[in-house]
Amino acid sequence: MMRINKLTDYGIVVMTRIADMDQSRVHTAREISEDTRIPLPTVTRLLKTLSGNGLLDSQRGSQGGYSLSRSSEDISVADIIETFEGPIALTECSTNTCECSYETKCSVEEPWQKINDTVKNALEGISLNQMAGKNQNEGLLNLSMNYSGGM
Amino acid sequence: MMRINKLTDYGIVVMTRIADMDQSRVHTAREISEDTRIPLPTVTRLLKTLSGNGLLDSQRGSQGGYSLSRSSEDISVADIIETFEGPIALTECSTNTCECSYETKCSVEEPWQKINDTVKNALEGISLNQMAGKNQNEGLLNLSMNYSGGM
DNA sequence: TTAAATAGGACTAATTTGGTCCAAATTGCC
DNA sequence: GGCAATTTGGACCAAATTAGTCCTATTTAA
Repeated sequence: MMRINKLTDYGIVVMTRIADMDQSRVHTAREISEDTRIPLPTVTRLLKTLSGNGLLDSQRGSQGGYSLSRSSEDISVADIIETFEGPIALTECSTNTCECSYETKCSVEEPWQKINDTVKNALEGISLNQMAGKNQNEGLLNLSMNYSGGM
Repeated sequence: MMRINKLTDYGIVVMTRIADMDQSRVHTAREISEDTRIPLPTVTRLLKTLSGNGLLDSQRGSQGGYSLSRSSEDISVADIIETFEGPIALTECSTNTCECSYETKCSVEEPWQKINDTVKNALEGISLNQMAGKNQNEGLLNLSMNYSGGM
């Protein structure tokens, strides 16, 4: 049903949780697992992916753990989704390697690009900060897509 | 990668193709298969689904076939997607049956609703007419999401 | 040196998706 | 009335994707 993957969903939950935590120290996989009730092995993998893609900073060794790599205002839902699923593209057509040679010129290609940009804009417009409890739902109301076809 | 399903994609291609055809007569599965180069059994199934959900009218028997149930301006991309994938919902949270009891109150639920509405609006804003060759890309530029959080 | 962490990757099970096929019902035409 | 061309409905299997777990290596503080 045009869902994002479960792991991506979990990833957003985990990031949201970290954003809600004490920013002055790092947090271990175990701690986050207990908080979110997502099984430890899965949380471990999520954190590795998030850290590997630069959304989290990691500190190895004893007393190590994870922390946000930048302010929660500067991390968007799109960032997290792309970390787990790659570039946001609803169809093959939206990527640069459109294989649809049904006709001489695929007429749906260009509209799809627009649709995709719109969705992408929407997801880029939501920050982790807005997802987290802190300023819950503030700033979300003037989400204002402002899509003026300029790309 | 947060893709719509292949069958949904095909469904849009098929609908677009029909919108480009002579509206004064019906078109058979075979005809559409040959035009789009999508295998006949698959086209057959797509057409059944589209017809079952009211996007196409069907006429059985000899000389039968399919035709748009309403004007291509009145059919949106969202209509087609929902036909194949059900209600547009990026996460479980977006539906009414949110099972996430990670915390006393799931903080990501409300933001997800907003995100989802935005995506949905985007897809509802694109008509089949815009996808088809006719008025190709006209009207698409002022897509203007106009999401003012009013729901 | 040891314990507590992350890093990297392999592996399997579960689920979803794509694609095909068959038999039944309907309709126009000869 | 019978035949041929269609849609309808549903079952079925193969392929691909996803979810989840586990093992071993590396790093670091105490």
